[in-house]
Amino acid sequence: MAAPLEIASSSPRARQALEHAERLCQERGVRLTVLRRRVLEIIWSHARPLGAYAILDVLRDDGRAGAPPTVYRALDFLLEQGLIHRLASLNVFTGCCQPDRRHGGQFLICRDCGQVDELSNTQVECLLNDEAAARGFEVLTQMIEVLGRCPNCWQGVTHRAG
Amino acid sequence: MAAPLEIASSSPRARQALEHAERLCQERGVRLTVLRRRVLEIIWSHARPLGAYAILDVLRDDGRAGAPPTVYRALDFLLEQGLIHRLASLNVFTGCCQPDRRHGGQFLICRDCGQVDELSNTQVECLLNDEAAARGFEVLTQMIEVLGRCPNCWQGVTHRAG
DNA sequence: TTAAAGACGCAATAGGATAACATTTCTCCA
DNA sequence: TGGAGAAATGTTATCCTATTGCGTCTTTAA
Repeated sequence: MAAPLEIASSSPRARQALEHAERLCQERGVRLTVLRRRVLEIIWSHARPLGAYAILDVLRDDGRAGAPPTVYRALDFLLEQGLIHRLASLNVFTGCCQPDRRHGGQFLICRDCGQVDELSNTQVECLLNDEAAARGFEVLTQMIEVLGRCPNCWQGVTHRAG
Repeated sequence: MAAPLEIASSSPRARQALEHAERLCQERGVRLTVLRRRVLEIIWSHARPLGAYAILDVLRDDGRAGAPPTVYRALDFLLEQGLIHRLASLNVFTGCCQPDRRHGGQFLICRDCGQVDELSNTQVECLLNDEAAARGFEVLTQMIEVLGRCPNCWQGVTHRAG
């Protein structure tokens, strides 16, 4: 399979996300270490969400020693800080667009090209909270993953996931 | 960890689900073989969703030879027929309460005891479909998993997942 | 300066899922 | 009825994902 498309890490959205993360971590008094920052950068620098082992490969290309725990610990930190989301249906990780606001993710995931679009529909969130409340269920996180085909792909422009 | 609580396979809900499945498969002209039926029975006979390897263990207890593909193929069939759902966040499988109606699942999952409650909120379904449509995204399946604590567990009655 | 906490390196292993090919069972039609 | 093709299952090996446990290094704060 082809290597995932790498976007320049200095792309506006990646740079902006990293600056935002720096700021948030400082405010919160937690440490965005070199490793953690690099993992976040790798995630933001790719067009599609990456799996842990794909991230590990990039780290190794960097010349850094690495075993799975290296990546998973960094990912755990980023997840805790709400800087990334995990897409359970694909076992991949993607940057969070609103790390300020604590929220489970709502995603449109293209089955064909792997591209992901993050939603933030508060109405859906509220409806689910209401349903849960009605059953006496205490909500911790919501995970919404809508699998389908993005406009590019169902219009016949095929560029299959790498 | 303790073995998952096995409910008698002749419990009303299990028996009913199996009968329903028989009927549906007959209508659809697909074969609910002995193995497939048994896997479905195992799933319905347990209080909590099971992983593929837990199901495999039960099959082996039955005396049946078994390797992972045995289970996964049966699970694939049951998923295709909408007789079970897969909870991606936990890598487990649970019986579907409405196998007639094609639908992605909406679940309340208790973090502590593992119990699962299936919702079927069409308003949520529609809102997500609308969001997708507005972006030109073709929806195939929706997956909604709300993680939290069930009434029993947050009220202090602790019976941790096995 | 130094103890404690936090972060990382590293090896081993657990857990979940699939690939590839052989064998058996079922279905249906000549 | 018997035999070919399709469907389902058995079997082995392997891949991908994730965690445990322990040792070392770095940072932080008293």
